[in-house]
Amino acid sequence: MVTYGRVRMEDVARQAGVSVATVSKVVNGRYGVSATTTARVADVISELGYEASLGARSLRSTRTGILGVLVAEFEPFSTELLKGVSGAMADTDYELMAFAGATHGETVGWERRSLRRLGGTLLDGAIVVTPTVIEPGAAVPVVAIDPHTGSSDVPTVDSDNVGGARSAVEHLIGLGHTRIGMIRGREDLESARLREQGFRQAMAAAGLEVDETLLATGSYRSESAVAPALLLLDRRDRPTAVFAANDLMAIRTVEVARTLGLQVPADLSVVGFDNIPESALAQPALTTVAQPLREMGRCALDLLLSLLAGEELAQPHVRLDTRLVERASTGPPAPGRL
Amino acid sequence: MVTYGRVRMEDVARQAGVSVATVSKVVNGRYGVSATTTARVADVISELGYEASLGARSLRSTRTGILGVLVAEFEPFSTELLKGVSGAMADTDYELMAFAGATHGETVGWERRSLRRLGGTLLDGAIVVTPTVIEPGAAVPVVAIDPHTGSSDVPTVDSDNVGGARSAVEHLIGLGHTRIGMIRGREDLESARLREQGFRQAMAAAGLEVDETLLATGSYRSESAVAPALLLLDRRDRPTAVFAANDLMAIRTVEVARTLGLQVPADLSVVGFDNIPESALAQPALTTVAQPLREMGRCALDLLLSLLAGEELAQPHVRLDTRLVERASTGPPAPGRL
DNA sequence: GTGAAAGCGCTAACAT
DNA sequence: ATGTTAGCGCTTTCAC
Repeated sequence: MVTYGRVRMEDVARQAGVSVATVSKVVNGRYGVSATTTARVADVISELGYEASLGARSLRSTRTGILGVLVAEFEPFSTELLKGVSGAMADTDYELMAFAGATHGETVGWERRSLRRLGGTLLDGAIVVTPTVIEPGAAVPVVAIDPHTGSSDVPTVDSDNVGGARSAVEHLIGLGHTRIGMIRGREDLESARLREQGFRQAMAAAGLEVDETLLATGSYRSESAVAPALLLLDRRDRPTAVFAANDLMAIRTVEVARTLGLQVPADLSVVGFDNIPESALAQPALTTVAQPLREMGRCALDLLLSLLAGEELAQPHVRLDTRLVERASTGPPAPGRL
Repeated sequence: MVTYGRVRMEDVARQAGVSVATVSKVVNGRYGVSATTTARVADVISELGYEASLGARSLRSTRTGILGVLVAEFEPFSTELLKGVSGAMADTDYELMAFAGATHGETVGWERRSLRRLGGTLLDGAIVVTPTVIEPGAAVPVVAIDPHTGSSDVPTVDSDNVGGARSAVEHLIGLGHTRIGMIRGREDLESARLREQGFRQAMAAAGLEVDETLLATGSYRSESAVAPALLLLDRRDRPTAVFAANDLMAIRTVEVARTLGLQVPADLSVVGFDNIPESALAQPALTTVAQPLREMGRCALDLLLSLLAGEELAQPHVRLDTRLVERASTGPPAPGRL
């Protein structure tokens, strides 16, 4: 007969006829409890279905065995990373908790808040995805994925943003585009800065001048692409191609183009960045720069585990390669508009 | 000057020259603190960057403002649901935590464990994804997505599994297949049972006999499809089409087929279930039955919010529609094998 | 080998 | 308006 509801250690203790201290020792496998008592307590524990409250336990003991992935919200980018971390977690002693910190519209500082609320007590370590502020010295080891601009001693994982962006724009140029716009990403993120840099490098290498009025800024969020896309596309001398700093904005740009009566890729080519699974589902399927998102998650976990093991990191900044994935959202510019 | 590291309420109290009780009142917006004191404490809080520890707070107060999504692991199915929940979360007062409970290989009972560890203290309520056991009466309100077989008073969200499966098999039959195999899902889940039922209904409706040796069982996990797929495909009288109970297994089945030298869909048609984003990325793109995963997540949250608001649920079991998505993994059977 | 007692950081009565 | 006090459920000395 299993009893449900909140079962406390005290309930187990009473039923087993021992003190809570003894139950605690059994639960945590400490020495100094007779085999008989251990067995009896274990029996009561499974009979009552007891599990120690994480909140209470975390308050008292330093180690909780839980690692956190701190994200602003659960969207395609962060969940891909999460899949990577989760998959790599199986080989470890840790468990995984993911926390969405920007649910109330905080666009900045959510990860600091999350880190302070969870770090030190609930979490033994954390992976922070696209942090908004530089946070030197948290209460627990931290690794950042797609970090904030500016130097910091936090170990990071990212991908070759410059090279990736360059390959995207080179692809457009190779198709014959010369009038190319860009929708930039969240200004505080290193990745956004680097993707713009790659864009400029590719243009320069091809001897093309960048029309600064063809650059607009979003925040990586889907809705944030609407205004910039309209800005770029709702004008007579619109570009024949747009490089959006991430897939979510690229997909939204295609939708905006459609509302403007533009066909993609006939009237407008669009390239994204990330290769979230949704990019393949988009209509038309999105040409994009693939980041190895799951591998980035795995990598971040490896770094964190090293940190937790007290090891010196050989490579505190890991950068992974990107790869252009050509799908259906890009093509040669319309002859008349070349 | 911001100080990092673990800042406790006591530190704030000392620096502001008040007691911790007063700080607590300020933090929680309780009445009975003068405007001057409130301002001074608030200043110190932001100066020190104080955030209350979730562990400590949850121990004392009943409400934490945090809802949990409890999953076995973060894979495409659960993360889609997570996206749905996360998106709907913005309109609420709650924050979202996701917890992977089966990281140490527990295939059964992980959600009971998670619920006991987190429920009652850390979480105000929880959404449990594909639970393995029936859990009447947890410490907090609970909603299940894709529930366990067997009646239970836990409110649930699922989709039209029977109808979806039927449409998948009807699609195969419509293409001319008569020898159709199935890889079933996790036996303890209602959805697996219902999908098999849909399979049988469609076969019966078409006057086709089900060859029981063409039914094998997986667990919804990708690897679990390898043995069943080999069982079905590595024989002379193999089926010309296979309906896999979910996309992960369907995609793996295509891979197994390929290792056997079979072309999909020329030699073998494969249909999945779920329409996880990965199904569109598969080679060939997978024909599948779409569940409205994000909407299911939203729905589950709605139910949970009603429960938390103490409302009586008009609809404790929500069932959403499915839809067949025809892609490239299905086609007519090879003429010679009809 | 076992239990009593202190305390983790916080909240909530209850005094003052 | 503020502080004192008593826990929340657990772990951890330290007595016995």
